[in-house]
Amino acid sequence: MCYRNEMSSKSLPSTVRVRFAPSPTGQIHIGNIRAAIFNWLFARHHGGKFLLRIEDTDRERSTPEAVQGLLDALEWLGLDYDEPPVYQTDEFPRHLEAVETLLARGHAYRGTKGEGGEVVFFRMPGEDMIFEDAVKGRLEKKAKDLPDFVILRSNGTPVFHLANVVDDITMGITHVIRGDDHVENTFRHIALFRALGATVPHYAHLPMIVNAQGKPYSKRDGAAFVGEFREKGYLPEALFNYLALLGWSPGGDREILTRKEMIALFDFAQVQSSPAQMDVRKLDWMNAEYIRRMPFELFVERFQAAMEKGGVFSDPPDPAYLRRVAALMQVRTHHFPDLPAMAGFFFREDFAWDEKTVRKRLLKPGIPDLVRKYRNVLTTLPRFEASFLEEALQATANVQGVPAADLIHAVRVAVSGLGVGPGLFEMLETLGRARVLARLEVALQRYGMAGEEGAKEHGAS
RNA sequence: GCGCCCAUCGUCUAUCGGUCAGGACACCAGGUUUUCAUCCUGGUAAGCCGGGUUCGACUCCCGGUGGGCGCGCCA
Repeated sequence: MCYRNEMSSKSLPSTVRVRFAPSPTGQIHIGNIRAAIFNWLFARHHGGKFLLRIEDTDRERSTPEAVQGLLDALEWLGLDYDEPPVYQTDEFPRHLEAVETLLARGHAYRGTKGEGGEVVFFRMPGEDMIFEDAVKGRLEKKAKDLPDFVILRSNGTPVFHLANVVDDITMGITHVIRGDDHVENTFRHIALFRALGATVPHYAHLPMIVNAQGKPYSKRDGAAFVGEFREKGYLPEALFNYLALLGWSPGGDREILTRKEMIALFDFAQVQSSPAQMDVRKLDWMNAEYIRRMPFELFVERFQAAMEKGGVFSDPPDPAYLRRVAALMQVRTHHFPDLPAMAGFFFREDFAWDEKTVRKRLLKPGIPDLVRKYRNVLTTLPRFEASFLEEALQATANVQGVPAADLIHAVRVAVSGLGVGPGLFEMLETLGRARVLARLEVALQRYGMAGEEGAKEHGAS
């Protein structure tokens, strides 16, 4: 037997029907969600249907929370399905019906195995089998390696293979796209489709996602569940893009693609058949890239949300001020959850002092004095704008014969508590004269007296 | 143990018998930014090993090695 697979064809009829069939027994693993992404991309590419089947027959481990988590994850990633989800437990009668059919046609027989009671076995055709996998190519198996197997347990419930195939028939699935770990099962599934008189679907088995040791990627290797990436502040678009490219190459030298582009380019001919290693650093780069390319208005929204989540605001922020700060932060944001620590000082006076930077930049001979002089100049600066602020600073430093950089760094830490951040002058302009003057005063009070050698212990309290 | 599958820079990959083996991430160096980030330049870095086939192999074949998956009354 041989079943040709035409999944790489560019011109499939618009009757393509694929499904994502997870078991709701916990959080959704990224390997799993990638299978969903590939199914979705394939369906959208061919104008077909992407369906969802929840394989909740494992009553012990399936929970309503897990089902909800699953639906949330799909929504978050924008993996919309075209028909109401099918719950496998609802299909139970059909499974039993199929068993009867197989029994009646002689494709199945009753028997016993091990200690248990009577079960129903499926009778394999007893011949060598071959099928064409869209990513792995021609796969074959000798008849002797394809033994009969149980399809109905002694307690009367169907096993995975039977339920899976029956549901695929019921749902009219034309292409089965799933994880590599199901490759060997495919021979059994094909035999079942045949025995039930159904059309055998096309198959595509996706390579696994592995860790640095080449072992299946798990929680021990870092974030492994969709929910974790979401909590860590990754954008769904970035995770989607990264996962789509893990094992698939859109051709050319493309890395960042819109969904539309991915849909247009998706093809199993370009899917790798060897395992892919998860590289969080590239995901991080991609996430930052998506943040940089994000429309400013959207960034402002997300920025505000992240700051709120970090408990930064004591009062609702002034919209205009918020936007000005956001404009300074967008290009240097890698993860939204980092923002409260990076930009919290823009919104509250009780920001943390990075003592190491304070010692390095502020607690040096003559520097507090210099900061004091600059502060005095600022009180009368005609316009509190970047260019004026810079000119004034240069002048102040020059007069004292000190490198401007020394004063810049000192002022930065004095007004923000940090050693890094946006350009100093635009930062000062954004903060505004009142805040800057007040903060410089506070810093001088706090650290100013420790400006001379031997007085450092006063500083870091 | 048996069976099936896989193998290009550290990582993701391009290549589909003839390329200086290309790109991206990461890393290193330089420039811009007086910080960080961004941005721009440049650089280091790969065909698992051994046989064939061929005028010519990363590409095809065989063997080896390494790795993965499967072999449930789990899914």
